[in-house]
Amino acid sequence: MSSAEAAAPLFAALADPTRLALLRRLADGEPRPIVALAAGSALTRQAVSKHLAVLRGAGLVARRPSGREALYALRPERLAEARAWLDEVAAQWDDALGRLKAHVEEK
Amino acid sequence: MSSAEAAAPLFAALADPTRLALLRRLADGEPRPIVALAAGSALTRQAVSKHLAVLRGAGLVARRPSGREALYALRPERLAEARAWLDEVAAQWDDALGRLKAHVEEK
DNA sequence: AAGAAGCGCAACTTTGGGGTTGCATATTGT
DNA sequence: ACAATATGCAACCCCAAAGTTGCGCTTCTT
Repeated sequence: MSSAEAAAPLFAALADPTRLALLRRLADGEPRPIVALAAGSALTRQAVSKHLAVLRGAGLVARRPSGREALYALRPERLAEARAWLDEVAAQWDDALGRLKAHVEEK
Repeated sequence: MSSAEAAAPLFAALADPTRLALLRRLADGEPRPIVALAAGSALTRQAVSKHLAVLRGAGLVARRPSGREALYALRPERLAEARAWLDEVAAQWDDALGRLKAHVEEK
């Protein structure tokens, strides 16, 4: 659960501005084909396709073929996992602060 | 805020298991010198040093020289920024779901 | 039936990340 | 004063990630 080995690939998928922009656009709930997503970007359709493949590999996006096009949609569950990791570290930090404070007052 | 351009470097710093492990160990609030942090890892001291430099570049860690050693400490503020980006996308997603539901019931 | 639209796959180039080794420097301890 | 400790800096590999181009296949459209 939220081990470093499990969380790192997730953050790696988020480590690109193009991919973050794609997730942002998909956050409105509407599945979109690649051409529609590539329209906003300055990149090639192929480049966008590759980025979507990366996001799909990380489980952040789902792909549903529909006729001749492929619709991509956001999968927010994985976003929650990334948040969980950050929360864990933050919680450990807060605990440490709490213990320190208690220890100081105890003296 | 939380533009893709601003958040991506932050996630990039989190995209490595070694670095995540370092953050985990520093989350107990105790600043540590490099040797202490390299002790747990299978890597060279240099490799750990480079990772700490990356974390420092992303603002996730603070460096305080103390005599001949350099103490590294966690800076949880930046963790919160990463969380904020994820929260934004999640919130937009929830809003979209809410609107969809409202629209359906309205019919 | 034929052209256009939308994708995927594969090959190729370039750039940057992760890691190591080697050396130079400053501090600590005896 | 000297040896050991703790770093930083720089040069150097290796490989994967990002992007492009080219080709071929399937599915609409007229």
